[in-house]
Amino acid sequence: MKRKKIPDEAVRRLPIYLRGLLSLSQQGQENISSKRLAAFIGTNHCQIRKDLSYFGGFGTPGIGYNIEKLIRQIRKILKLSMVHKAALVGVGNLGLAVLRYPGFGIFGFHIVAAFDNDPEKVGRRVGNITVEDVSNLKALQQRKIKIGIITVPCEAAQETFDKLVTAGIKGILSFSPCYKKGRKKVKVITIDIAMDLARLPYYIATRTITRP
Amino acid sequence: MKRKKIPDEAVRRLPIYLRGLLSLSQQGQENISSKRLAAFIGTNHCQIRKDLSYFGGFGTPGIGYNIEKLIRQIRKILKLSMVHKAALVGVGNLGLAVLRYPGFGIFGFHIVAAFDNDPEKVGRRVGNITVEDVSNLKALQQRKIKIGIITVPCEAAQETFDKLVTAGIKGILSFSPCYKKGRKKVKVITIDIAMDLARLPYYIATRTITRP
DNA sequence: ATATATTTGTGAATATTTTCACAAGATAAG
DNA sequence: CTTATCTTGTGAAAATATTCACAAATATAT
Repeated sequence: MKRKKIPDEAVRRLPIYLRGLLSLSQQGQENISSKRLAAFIGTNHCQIRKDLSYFGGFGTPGIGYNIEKLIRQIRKILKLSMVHKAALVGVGNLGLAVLRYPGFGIFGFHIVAAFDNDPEKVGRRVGNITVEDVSNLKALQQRKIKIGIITVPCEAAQETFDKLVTAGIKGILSFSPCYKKGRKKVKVITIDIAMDLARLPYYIATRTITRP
Repeated sequence: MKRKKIPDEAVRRLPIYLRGLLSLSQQGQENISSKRLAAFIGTNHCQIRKDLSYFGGFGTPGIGYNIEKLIRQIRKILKLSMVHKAALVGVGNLGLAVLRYPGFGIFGFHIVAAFDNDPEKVGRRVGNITVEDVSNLKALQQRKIKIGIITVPCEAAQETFDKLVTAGIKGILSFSPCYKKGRKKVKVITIDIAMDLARLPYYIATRTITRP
C-alpha cells in the first residue's frame, strides 16, 4: 500500500461495497473474490481491488476477501464503527419519512432528535423521538450530535444550515435543493430528488443512440 | 460544436445548471455570464462553458447567456420540454413523502398514479391521486406512463422492478437500495439515502487533513 | 514434489474529465 | 476608427480515474 492521494470516487464506492458485503454476509458465506463481489454489485473486479488497495491489502491471494473482516475494515475506513448520532430539522412529509426510514442503522446512524419551527409539530412523538422547537438546536454540541439532516422547505434551508453550523455540526445531509453559502467548515451532501429524476428522460430518449 | 462523445458528467450537471438558471430567472435578470453562473451555483466557469459546448453554442461573446433561452435549450437537451407522467409504487412513509414532494413540477414531472399491494392502502386518496392495486400496473402502457418511481421495501424491489419493466416503463427512479437484475432495456437511477449519509463521517474525520 | 488453478495487489497503459489559455466576437467610450 | 473590456467556445495541457496485465501468494490435486 502506497501513500497516494485517495480518489474521491473510491471513497464514494466504499459504501456500495459495504452494502454488498453486508448482504453477502447474511447469506452465510465466509470469503468472496473481487470477481464475484463485482458480479454481485454490478461493477468491475479491477476497480474493487484498486479501490481497496488505496487503504491497504485486505485479501488473500488464491482465496479472496474474508467477508466479515472486510466489512470491519471498510467500516473503520469510513468511520462507521461507532454509532453516529444525528439530528433532523424539518418534520414535514419528507422529514417524517426520513425519521421512519429503517435503513440508517446498518451504517451505524441513529437519529436521536428532531426539530421544527411549527408549534403544532413541536411536542409530537415520532417513534421514540419528541419533536423539539428549533431554538433547542443551540444545544446540539452538549448532546454530542455532530450530524444534521435538513428536510425543511427550500426557503428555510439557508437559515437552518447556518443554525446547524453555529451549533457545531460537522456534517450535513440535505434534501433541500439549494446552494448553501459558508460551507467551508462543514461537509455537506445534498440529495436532490427531482434533479436526479431530471436526468432520466435524456437517457430514455438517447438510449438507442448512445448504446449502438 | 463537434460531434464528440458527451461525458456522462456533463449530462449529470445540466440539471444543476437548469435549477440555478430557473432561480436566477425569477430574480428578473436577462443575461448571465458563465463566470457569474458558476459563482452562483458554486462551480467553475470553464466547466459550464465546456459542458454547454458539447450541445452547441448558446451564448454570445461579450454578453453571456440569455437566461430564458438557455433554460429552453437545456430543457430541450434533457427532454424536459414536455410533461412526463410518472407512476409511483409503494405508498409507505417514503412513498407518501415523494407523492407530496412539490419539487418535481419545475422539471416537468407529474406523478399521475400510485400503487400498493396493501388492501388497506388501495383506494386511499393522496392529493388528487387514488392509490391502486399493483395488479393495475399492467395497464401503464395504455396510460402513456413511461417513468416509474419505486418506494417499496427492499424485499419487494426486484419484483416491482420486473413488473414495471414488463409494463413497458422506460426509466425508473428507485429509492430501494438493491441491485436489480435485467436492467438492460431500462435506465435506472437509484437514490440510496443511507449510503449517501455513509460517506459523511469519512470526510468529517479527514477534513483537516485533506484540505490543508 | 510438481503441476494446475485461483486470486490479490499494483505498475503501466488507457481513457476520461477538468482546467488552462487564447483567438475571435461583441460592446462601449473616446 | 481605435482602444479597452468583456465573454464565449475550444484546442491543448494537466489532472484524474479506470482498465490491463502480470508477478507473487495460496490452495488443491495427482
